[in-house]
Amino acid sequence: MTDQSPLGRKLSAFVALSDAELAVLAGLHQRRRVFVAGRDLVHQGQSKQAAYILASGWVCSYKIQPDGSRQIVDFQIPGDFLGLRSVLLRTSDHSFEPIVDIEAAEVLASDLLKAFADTPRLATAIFWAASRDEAMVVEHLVGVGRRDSDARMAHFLLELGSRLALVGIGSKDGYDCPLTQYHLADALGLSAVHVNRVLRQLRERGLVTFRDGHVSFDDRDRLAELAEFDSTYLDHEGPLLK
Amino acid sequence: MTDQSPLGRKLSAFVALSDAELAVLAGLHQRRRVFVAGRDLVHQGQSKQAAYILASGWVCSYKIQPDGSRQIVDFQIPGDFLGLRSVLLRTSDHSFEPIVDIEAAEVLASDLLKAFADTPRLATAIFWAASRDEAMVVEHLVGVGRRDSDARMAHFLLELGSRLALVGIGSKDGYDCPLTQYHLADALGLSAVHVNRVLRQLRERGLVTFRDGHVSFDDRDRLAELAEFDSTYLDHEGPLLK
DNA sequence: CGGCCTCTTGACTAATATCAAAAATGGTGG
DNA sequence: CCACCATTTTTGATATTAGTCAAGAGGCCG
Repeated sequence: MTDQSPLGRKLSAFVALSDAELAVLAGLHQRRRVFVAGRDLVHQGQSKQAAYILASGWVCSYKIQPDGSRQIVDFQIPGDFLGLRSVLLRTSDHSFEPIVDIEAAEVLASDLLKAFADTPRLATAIFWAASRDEAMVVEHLVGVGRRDSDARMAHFLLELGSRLALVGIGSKDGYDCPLTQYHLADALGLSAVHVNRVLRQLRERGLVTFRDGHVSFDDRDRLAELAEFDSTYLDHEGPLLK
Repeated sequence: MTDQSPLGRKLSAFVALSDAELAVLAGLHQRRRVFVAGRDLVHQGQSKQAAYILASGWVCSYKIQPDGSRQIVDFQIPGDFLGLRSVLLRTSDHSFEPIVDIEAAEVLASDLLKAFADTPRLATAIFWAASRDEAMVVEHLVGVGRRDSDARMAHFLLELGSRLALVGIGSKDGYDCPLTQYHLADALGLSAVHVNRVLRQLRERGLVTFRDGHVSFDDRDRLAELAEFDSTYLDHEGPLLK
């Protein structure tokens, strides 16, 4: 099985999936839809019962504050679920914005539950992925609460690199990244102006360069040291279930 | 069924549980254990397969940064689970500290899974609770990222009040609270000194008084306004499943 | 060409941390 | 009951971080 979806690739890092299980997973990828950048795909109204698997492109999930500022909770990259929780529960407390044009597979609650029933190991793998997402939110909270702006940015860029590597995007040296400095500001709890300064400073220190939609790690080791980046919450280093 | 556990009370707000279901829930409360304040009940080693239901007392879950600072991710109050995620998965990424002496019921993975299988509605209710916990972490992230120290504190104290009310502790006017200002600082991403100043200022403005282990809402409406507190992510206002 | 993003920079300001130290508080052993 | 110790709360002075305001520069698109 060489040509996997990003989700298949990601889950395979958690659980060794059989061809049959991968086939069920592929079955969930019917119902492709395209969404254009910028227009929110909110999870309310009629599509309440569906989640999406992101096939290509980037999305962010965020909450708007009454004063107009927003906090980006997480970014979704290919292989990630959008709104998985709101399938099982009905709380859809935040919004989703496609950052670029995206392709996503709509997954109906019924299909998902059937897949869970038919292939419990697949269900386990998906629970794993969901749990990792939650761990990332926790790590994000720690970053915003306890890291200064440099370390926060460094940590963020490294984490994203690791996540992308897991789905086969980018390399050790860097990756393409469509985020604007406003996205970074909203995610990191900083002002856009300050984001710009932090990026410049990291670049001038020879640690990392973010320019023209591309992140280049100039000195990954020193960057990881500055960020105190420990990727154990992301790496489950090889399938845990065989 | 008058005399419920805090967990039973909380879940009943989500899902109307039958006597049989409440009985299964009560069955999970065997194996009472006591833990003393301050000594971490880490979720590693032999007890990897167990979670706890907190029966009395307060606990916090936190992560320590390499530089020694810590970020409290959440507080657990009676009726909350400790380490629910680490039963299903094996990642136990943060630590738990009992803030006062606590009583907790140990729940083995096998018992929990059996309960889920026997009483699916109970499983649904527990998923709901877990999802609410995640929503709280997200709200916490938003607070640390996008609220100034006053609003952060105000929001925190109000949220805690709502949570306590749900399990029948405290009243509209306030509640007993064993947290020190250091706990508040670690949770809110502030320094302890600043926490003190913020509390003084809120007290002097006649909004809320936190003193001698007791939180008193002096003017709940103005406090909620300052905090931009919207409790919809906590209130599911009455059972959703009948 | 003109408008709209995004990025960049400078000057100034506000929020919060840090350092230091004193007052309460609570528990403990004598 | 008292003296002592550790913890928690409180306050002041000062330092640092990051935000706000303002403005210009470069691209991209219609």
